[in-house]
Amino acid sequence: MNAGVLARLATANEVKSLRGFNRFYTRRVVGGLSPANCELSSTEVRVLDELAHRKHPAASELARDLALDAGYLSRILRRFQVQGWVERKASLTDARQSLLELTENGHRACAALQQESHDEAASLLNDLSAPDRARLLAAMNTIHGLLEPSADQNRTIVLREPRTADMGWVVMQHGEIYGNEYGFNWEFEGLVAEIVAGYISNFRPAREKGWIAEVDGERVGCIFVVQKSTTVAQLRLLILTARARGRGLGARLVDECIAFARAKQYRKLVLGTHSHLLAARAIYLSRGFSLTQSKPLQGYGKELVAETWELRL
Amino acid sequence: MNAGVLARLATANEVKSLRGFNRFYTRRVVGGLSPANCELSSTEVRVLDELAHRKHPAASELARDLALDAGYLSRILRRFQVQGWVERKASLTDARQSLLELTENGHRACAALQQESHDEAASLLNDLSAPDRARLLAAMNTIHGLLEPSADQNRTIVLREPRTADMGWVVMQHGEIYGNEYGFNWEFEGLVAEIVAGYISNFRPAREKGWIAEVDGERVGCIFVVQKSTTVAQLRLLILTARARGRGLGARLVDECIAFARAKQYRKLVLGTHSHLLAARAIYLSRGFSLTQSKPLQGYGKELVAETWELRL
DNA sequence: CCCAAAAACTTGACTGGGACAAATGTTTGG
DNA sequence: CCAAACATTTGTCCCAGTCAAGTTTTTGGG
Repeated sequence: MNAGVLARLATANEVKSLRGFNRFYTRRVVGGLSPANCELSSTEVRVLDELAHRKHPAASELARDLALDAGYLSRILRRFQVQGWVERKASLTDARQSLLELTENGHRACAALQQESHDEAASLLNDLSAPDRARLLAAMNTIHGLLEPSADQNRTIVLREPRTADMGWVVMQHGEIYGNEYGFNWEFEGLVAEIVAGYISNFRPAREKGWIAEVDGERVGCIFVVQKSTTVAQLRLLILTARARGRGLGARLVDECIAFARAKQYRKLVLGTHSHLLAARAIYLSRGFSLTQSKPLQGYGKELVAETWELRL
Repeated sequence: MNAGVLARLATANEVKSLRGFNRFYTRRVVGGLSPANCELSSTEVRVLDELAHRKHPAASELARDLALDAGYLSRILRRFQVQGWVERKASLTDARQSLLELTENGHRACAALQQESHDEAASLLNDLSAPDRARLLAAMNTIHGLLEPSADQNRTIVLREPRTADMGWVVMQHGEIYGNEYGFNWEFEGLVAEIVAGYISNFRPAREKGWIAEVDGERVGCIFVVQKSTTVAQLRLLILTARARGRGLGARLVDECIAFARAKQYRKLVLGTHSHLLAARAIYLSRGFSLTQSKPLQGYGKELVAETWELRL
């Protein structure tokens, strides 16, 4: 066991926490939320749900997608049919299969179930205050994003203006990301705090703007434009969390800034960065920025090359 | 429906997110983690677990605590006995019941199961980088804390020195808490950012110190002492998240500061606060601070009374 | 001290979810 | 045109878990 391995593998404590959460969540939420349902087994509910969401599925299709035994499914469908929830029509293309469809009644039954579990979820949420709900959902969102990164791709990223607590988040993320990924020490975080403080105390709404990028309420990135002089705007504090990368969000944020700077009649947009921030560099280049200055800099516990880029608008 | 109700009740979107997470989590983690086990049903595992963790339980005790049917449990225990996992001794005080105990073999079987599910959890975690693991566990922790506040009471709060990203968190929390609870606007957050920036750029390790309070990796509070003059120390940035309140953490943090200030030979510890921060006020009073100044202040979108308190050391 | 009620356990009978395999009719690819 | 694959149904079985009845022992009045 060397230090590298230790850093990479989960510690016993981490595993314990995960298992503890699992136990808790299974008991409290999964257990407490689902089985109140009546009459139907969870599998039957899944089948009903699937029927409601498809056009004219064949039984084989359902069996495959829900990973059910064909015989078992057959019996479930029969029961639904007897109950008047489902109808079958002979398939024109394949005499072996029949096409399934929910009846009016079936849809009603399904909607009632939906409503029920909806209400249960709502009652759980309603025990919390609005900010706590936001924290809860953001946390769930984080977990989902971490454990199933692919699901993230489909979620839409929303841009909005900064509000309370966002500026602190900006500082925190800079500390976290530059600390983890580039080994910057906390002086860098102090610098960001200073920039943020200046931004707030000096804010000129007509000439400056910031954007926070969110996925389902979790912050995943930000960018700011500030006035450097009447004709020159500066782009600052562009950062993306790991979760949001590779989706063109960086470019989208930069484009927002460029559009804003143009709309406000700035002549030039400048920015400072470091030579090793390659992803950012690529964006600036692609947007027509050019490197105007580049000088070595000792700071934040690292040796760097500070760069200045600019774009004529 | 008025605005008050709207603010209080969960929105349809919130409910949808919760249900989406539930579905995901059940499928991915609960479903993916447990059933790999062999031979034993989940109830049998629970029983085995319980047997491993108790001294000499009677069957009735287990049945009650695990909410099992007595007959069902009886059969499970019989199977375990046949398998050589469990032994029964006649109870001396009650001839109806016998006392159960895992054999050497039973303990081995139980440990093997533990190991198995431990490994599964670990393999899930090992797909993530160390910081991502920390985010995952912090998020789980948040969820657990929100949904089961009582469980929090038993968790130990750890104090540690600030590190990367903590100072940003301090800014964010101040923005969030003062914004939500007292309606301060974001200028207040700017002020905090400035204080933080000053703290970092000016930090004197021998004379100043900060503490971050954590519960299982989630930050729940902080406090800082800075040097005001050679003989006067100042206490700053005390804050506690809702989760950590009512457990004496505020007092504990203040005590740390007092002890530190004394150890460093300061003569006086001063602090600034606002008159409506009642909980903090109570702590200062109980620690012997006295109010030395109090003046109305217009700021952060509210009218306040700024107070100065001090303690001779 | 006695007896009825209750507790601790066991056993038998049953249900409902679900797996598996055989049977039947249909389609498809060579 | 035929063998293999497929869609669906049906018979059979298993297992987790429930319920109720039975045995033995304890307990708490009268």
